[in-house]
Amino acid sequence: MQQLQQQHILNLQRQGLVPMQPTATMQSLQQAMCPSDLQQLWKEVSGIQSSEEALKQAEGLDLSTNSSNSTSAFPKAASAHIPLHSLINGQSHTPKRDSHEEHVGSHPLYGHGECKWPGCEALCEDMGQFIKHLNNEHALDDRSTAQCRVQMQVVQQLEIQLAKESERLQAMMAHLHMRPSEPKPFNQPLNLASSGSLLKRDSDAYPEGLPHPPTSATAPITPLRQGPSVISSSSLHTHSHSHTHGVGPIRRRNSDKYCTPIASELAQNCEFYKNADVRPPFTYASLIRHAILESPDRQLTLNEIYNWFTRKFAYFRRNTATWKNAVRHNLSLHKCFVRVENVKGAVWTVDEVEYQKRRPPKMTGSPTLVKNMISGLGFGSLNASYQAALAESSLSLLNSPSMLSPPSAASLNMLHVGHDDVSSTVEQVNSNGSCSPTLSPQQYSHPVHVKEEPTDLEEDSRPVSLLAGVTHSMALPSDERDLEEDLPTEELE
DNA sequence: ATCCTACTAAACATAC
DNA sequence: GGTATGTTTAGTAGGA
Repeated sequence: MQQLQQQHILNLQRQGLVPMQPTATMQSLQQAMCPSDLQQLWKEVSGIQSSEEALKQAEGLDLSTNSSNSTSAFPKAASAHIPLHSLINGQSHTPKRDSHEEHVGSHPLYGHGECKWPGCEALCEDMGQFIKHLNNEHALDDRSTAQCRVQMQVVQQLEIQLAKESERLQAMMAHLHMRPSEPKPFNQPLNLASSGSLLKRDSDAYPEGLPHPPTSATAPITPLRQGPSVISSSSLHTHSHSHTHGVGPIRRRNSDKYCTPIASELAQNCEFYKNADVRPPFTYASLIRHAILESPDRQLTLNEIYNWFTRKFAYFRRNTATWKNAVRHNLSLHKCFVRVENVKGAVWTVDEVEYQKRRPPKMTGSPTLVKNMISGLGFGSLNASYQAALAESSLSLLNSPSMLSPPSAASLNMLHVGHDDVSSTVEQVNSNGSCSPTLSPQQYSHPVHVKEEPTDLEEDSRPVSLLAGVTHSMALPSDERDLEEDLPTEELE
């Protein structure tokens, strides 16, 4: 009996289906199951369970072999090409299709005149004989239970593998600038639906800082991001900035006004930026702000900002002199960055109001532009940045709990264009990345808690706005009324 | 053509 | 003096 089980496991291992951890596997084999467990087990193994459920289960399962890593426990190249029918128990399992067909009026464990119980292959002339065989040979006992467990593991591994292969496929498509459903021009920003982060947003089609592909201005955009790219397409448009790709200076063509929702972008692609020597498509100011807001106290020393840059972006591990100087320059230059004296030294904080103020005039007041947007999928005529902003706005609204149903929200969101800082709005909503701490809207607009009382408050409004200005519900000065007017809710209804 | 923004580079000041 | 930090200016480039 044990031999049979081991043989089965060995078969799986040979094909890379079960991690080469015989100890763990055998533990599970020897682990007895109660009959109630078996019922569930049968359901799962026999395919009654939906794929989603199986996936969920697989995700929730503590698979010791590949618990946290992003790489498969299997040899990828091999596992990707294993025919399904050969995956299960080596040779005895027929393709899923057959199983499904036979399920109707027959038995999933019976097909082609033989028992499909793993490792059995007993020939049965008809269903009656098979049932008899099933009851005799595969009754509820330790062996069957153990085999069931093994089979369950196989299924789970396959589910995991499927998810990973799907993810890989998405990444490949992203790299090749493809769209899942419809082929688009090479330059088209992609909105891939991926299994992992499906409904999170893709950031900008063309994040700031990276030159837009020639066709971007007329490229249609999906008002509602269908799904994220594993890696933002912008990062992959190397052809458009080849001379600066990854190294050297780069002129940011997109101003920060239409800035990418950096939080979501980083959340989506943090691993990418962490490892790839690709310049992040954000302005220094955006990055600095994000770094500061991401910190627990909403304040960072210069050195901590440096560390954040190097920690988050492989690109900034090089060219130290350049970007550090730029960081310092930005900190000093922009009013939105407030230096606060501390006991231990100086920390930098973000004045959200100033950050908003420095944004250029919005499109809100431009009837023509608004008209274009309303006039229907006039997205094509919009600047890509605006398109991206559009999409971001839509997404931010959709993410809002009080939002409308997607279609109406989508159409209404068209009005919400030109928010001078789409990023700020969206960032607050979408900053739920896995790599960086989640920043809720409240968190983003959370007042800065200075560790020590500032000793030298600036003469201007900075200190005041530092505390009061970071809350969106605050009373704004008259000259900032337009910011308030851009609140989605007001434009929606 | 002009203005604005972002980026880079550099000089300079200050504190440790 | 060296380094880190902070400020300011100048020049460049692209978009509006």
